[in-house]
Amino acid sequence: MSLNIKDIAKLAGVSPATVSRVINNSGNVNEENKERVLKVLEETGYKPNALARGLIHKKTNTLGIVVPDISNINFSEFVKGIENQARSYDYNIILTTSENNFNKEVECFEMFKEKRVDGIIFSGTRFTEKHKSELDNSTIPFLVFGQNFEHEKIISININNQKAAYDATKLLFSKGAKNIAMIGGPLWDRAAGYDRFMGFLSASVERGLKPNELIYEEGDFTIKSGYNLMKAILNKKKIDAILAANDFMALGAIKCLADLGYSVPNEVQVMGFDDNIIAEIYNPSLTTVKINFYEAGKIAAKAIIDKINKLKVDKYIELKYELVIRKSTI
Amino acid sequence: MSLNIKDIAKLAGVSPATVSRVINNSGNVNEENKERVLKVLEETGYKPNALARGLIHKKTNTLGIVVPDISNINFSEFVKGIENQARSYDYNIILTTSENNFNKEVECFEMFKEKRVDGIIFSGTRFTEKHKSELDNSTIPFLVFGQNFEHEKIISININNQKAAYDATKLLFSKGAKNIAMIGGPLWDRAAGYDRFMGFLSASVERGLKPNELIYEEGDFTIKSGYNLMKAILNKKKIDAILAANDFMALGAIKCLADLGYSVPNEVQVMGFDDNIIAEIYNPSLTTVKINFYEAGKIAAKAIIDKINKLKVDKYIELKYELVIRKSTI
DNA sequence: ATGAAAGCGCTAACAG
DNA sequence: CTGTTAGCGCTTTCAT
Repeated sequence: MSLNIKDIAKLAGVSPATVSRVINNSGNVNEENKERVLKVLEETGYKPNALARGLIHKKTNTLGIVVPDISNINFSEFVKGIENQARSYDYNIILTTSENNFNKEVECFEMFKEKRVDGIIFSGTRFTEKHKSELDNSTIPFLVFGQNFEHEKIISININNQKAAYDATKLLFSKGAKNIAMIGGPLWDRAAGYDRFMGFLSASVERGLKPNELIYEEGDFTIKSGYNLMKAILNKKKIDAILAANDFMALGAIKCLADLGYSVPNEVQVMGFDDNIIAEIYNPSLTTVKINFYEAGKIAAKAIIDKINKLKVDKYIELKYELVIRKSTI
Repeated sequence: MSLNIKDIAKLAGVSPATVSRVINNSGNVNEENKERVLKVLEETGYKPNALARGLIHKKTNTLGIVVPDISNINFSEFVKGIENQARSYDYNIILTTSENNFNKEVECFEMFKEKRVDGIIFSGTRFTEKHKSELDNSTIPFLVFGQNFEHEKIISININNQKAAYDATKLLFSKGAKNIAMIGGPLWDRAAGYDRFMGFLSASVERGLKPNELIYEEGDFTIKSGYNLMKAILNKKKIDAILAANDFMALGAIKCLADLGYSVPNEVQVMGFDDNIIAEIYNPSLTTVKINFYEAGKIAAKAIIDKINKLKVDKYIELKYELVIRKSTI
């Protein structure tokens, strides 16, 4: 079917080794032979078989990526950043999605092992025994985005969620809020759930509130859960501000407030997390903690490629975040 | 470093061939030997090298994907569909993004050739001579989403854009619109630009309008262009409805109308295309032509895999669409 | 039922 | 400067 290096060698009247030398610019080749080979290469449109090359070099120039859901804008921005950066280093990515299913995640790691990817970038919420043993038995560089899992082999990249939530809460207080409720993520999610809650808690306590007075509802990061929890809170307490653990829940909360006739931000201020593209164009636009997922992807790809190339890479890379103030707060 | 089949063979006290037989369930293996091999496999966590296998079988179980922008929700849904379907057939995907840059697209095709992907799914707007020659010289099954390029080797999958735009325009007329303007895409985009415009034109003409009376502005599918073109139209003509060639431009138009004090839908009705996640949650929610990108991805993956397996696959697969009526129309 | 050996397409070491 | 050879890790005849 498709030509191999022997065919090219025959056509050019040289040995396969010479063709290889021309293709890889390795070793010296007589100018005349070089021309001939180049010509045949051009005419035939020959492309060297990356599998054979990979076999020899034990290198595939491929990164394995696992994200929970590529249709979530945060992750698609993240993957976009990875892909762009990777390409600039001549790497490609095998993309998989896990829906946060632990078994699927582990299956992906095994597939990556078979396909001999050079590095893995993982975004997930849990680090089970299976994950651990997978990592223990692997020599493939491994990077985790968005969590701070404990494992010697893991490079982590993340924002300081606790500090970010603390800053966000303080912002709401500074804008006159007295009764802030939080619509958070599941607490077993140590980063976007637990840490963001802890930031909210510490800012509230600093303000003089008792931990058991805090109004907190645990959601699942969906618009719907934001909507429903907002409703639940309004039925119970009088509040004047909401901190949501992500933008989707914040948007759900705003929608609920609008449906029930509350004015945002005059009666209730709302703040989100992430700075989803929708945050800016929604009506009212959403005040939020901006995380640059695209940039995070670029940094992640750079870090894992550096690691692959045996360069020194920090075990923990802290990402910047930024409070973006829009119309959903005063 | 990592173990190979010889190591496993040694550990189990059999030959590599026997290990291979156990792994692939090919040929007969004595029950006792099988057990021993299985045990070693288990203990070592051995994973066969997919490169070596691919070399022999001339098959990688990998699909190459090119989309313009993975952070665009339409494409991320599409890719999600591909990935899910592909995985169920034991295929993985190499994802690349092109930003609609022709050179990048062609580079991706060449890379796919080197990495010996089994099939390619391409989403782009132009089919240049380079694209053509790339395809002419390739034996890799090739599928195009969202365009109807002319080439014997291409499997196309798309909605009937002209008919969809025709239906959308008629819907606006049926809701009492008298002066509909269209904010379209670039006409050189034969599908989302040209065909959608033609549908608008034919419905308008059918209604008794002269083609040269039509109000049409050419945008680039961004929120910003929707906003700016809306403003331009309002400065020139009195209109009571807008058909946009995608949801982003429709959202930009609504935003502009709101900024200028027009009521949507009472003074101006707005209709989009695609049914972006934002269409539903925007305020007002957007009437639009729904395209199921996730489903499209599943269908595309199934089609290309069928083609890889030499099954009969239609050269053109027409996708369904659906008018979704929300609050931006009466 | 099992092992030896050849070979997938390429590169690298070694002669010449 | 160039060709021959061995071998990356696996599968698959072909003998036994």
